[in-house]
Amino acid sequence: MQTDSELKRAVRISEGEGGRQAGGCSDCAHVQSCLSRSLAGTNLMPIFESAIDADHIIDAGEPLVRAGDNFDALYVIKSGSFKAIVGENPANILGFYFATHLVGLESISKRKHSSGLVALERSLVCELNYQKLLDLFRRFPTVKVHFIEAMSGQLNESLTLFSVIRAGTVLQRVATFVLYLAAQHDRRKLASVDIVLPMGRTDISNFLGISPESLSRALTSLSKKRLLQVFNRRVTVLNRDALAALAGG
Amino acid sequence: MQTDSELKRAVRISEGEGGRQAGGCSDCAHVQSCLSRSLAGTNLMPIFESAIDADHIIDAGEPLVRAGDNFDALYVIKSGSFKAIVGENPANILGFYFATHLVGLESISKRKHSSGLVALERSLVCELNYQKLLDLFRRFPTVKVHFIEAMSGQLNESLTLFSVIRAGTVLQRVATFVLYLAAQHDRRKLASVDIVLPMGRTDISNFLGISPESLSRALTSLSKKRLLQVFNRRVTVLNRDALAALAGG
DNA sequence: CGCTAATTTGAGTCCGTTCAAGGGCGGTGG
DNA sequence: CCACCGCCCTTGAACGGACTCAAATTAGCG
Repeated sequence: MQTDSELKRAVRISEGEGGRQAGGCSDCAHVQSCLSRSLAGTNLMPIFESAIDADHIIDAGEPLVRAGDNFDALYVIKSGSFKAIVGENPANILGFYFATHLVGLESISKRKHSSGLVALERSLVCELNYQKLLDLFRRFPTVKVHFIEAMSGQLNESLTLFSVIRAGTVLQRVATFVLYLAAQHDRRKLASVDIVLPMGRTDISNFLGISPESLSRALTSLSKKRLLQVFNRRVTVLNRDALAALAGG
Repeated sequence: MQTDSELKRAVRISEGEGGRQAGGCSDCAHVQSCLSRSLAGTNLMPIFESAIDADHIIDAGEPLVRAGDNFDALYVIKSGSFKAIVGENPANILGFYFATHLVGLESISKRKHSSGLVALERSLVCELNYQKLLDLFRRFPTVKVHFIEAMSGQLNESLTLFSVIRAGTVLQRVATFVLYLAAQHDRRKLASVDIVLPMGRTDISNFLGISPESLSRALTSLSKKRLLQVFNRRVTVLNRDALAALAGG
């Protein structure tokens, strides 16, 4: 899911910073989709930046947060991707998060992280202290609105995925997942036909609640039906409408 | 799920009002768990009440909102219960909501209701205009914090249910559902041993992504194992720990 | 280039669904 | 008050899809 340009940017930004640095919103590739988007280009941006504690570089396989950690910050993914795991066994995957996503929202109410977040690839995140963020909401109502809409969007997305994955057949679940990834690409204004999966088959099958064998068979089945093309972790969508029809029915 | 006292209160409040009336927070049984809880008893309460447009009485089987409706208000369930359905076929149930729940959160970002809400029994809800609510957030930061925590809690709850229901066996799903209902009773400080289901078997099985026959068999199976007792829509939890062990493993 | 882990493929079994029929409860009308 | 009727829930039997177990192939990496 990580594009070359995003990766290049992440590496450039992180050069010689040793995994921790001050965040620079004006430089960020995602100002236009971030909570701060209504402040972009104005002289108010430095105030927003005061809520950002630091940027963090997380290597593939490393945790951003562990289940049970105290909650005190949210994170915006600047580049890369993460998987959310419940408990300590890596077998229960709750979801995946990509660039521009705001993560940690489900942990606000309990003041503890209910799930862990593990980087699927070398990733760059921007840390938003929750208390500072609440202060910002008072100063900038539009930021607060963006935040609420981000939460609402995630809730809606969870429920949408849930409705299919809960009851659908293996083929429906896999089709839904591919469409979900394509939608993520759309949201980032990237080509949504060619998708490079940042996660392994096991992660996907765990997320979908099916066995890795079933996932493998489903992918070859969809290939034979010319709905998509699979080469290792590269997925090419050949017939998006047919996939949608399959997922929806 | 509706207790006698809640029902009595709802009826008393709604007497002779023809299904629509001004909301009175000071009178409400749920002030202590509502968004307004930090304002309770103060002279600021009337300002909060200004965000409340009206109370609505919804008869069993009637919709509170339909999928596709424009979003402009959230609702607090004062008494009764609702099911959320996706699309127009009643076969896809996203979730259930009970007294004290705040509903409609997933529809904020799209300005349209992505799912319909149908009353499972005669219910009373309190309408919160979203724009007025946003104004209130500016005046009362604590109300805003409560709101954010409510959203976070729902997101967390969705993900928790999702993790089990997606991949678990029929027995695990049913055990999880019973525990979920018990937890709802706990949250409302009610006895969590005796549960009266406001919804039919079909609704439950749709929500859990299993067939009604499987649900029926699972319930008799759990009865035989002495984990619970079922009589029509009345469920008595006999061994909560064993249910939790079954759901978790 | 060899190792290890991940993915794919195959065969058999099991769980849950589907199809079909039998009860039980509540509502309605006589 | 009781009988009837319709709907929902339960129970049973057979089918089918997904899982499990096992092995081969491949990819990733030092």
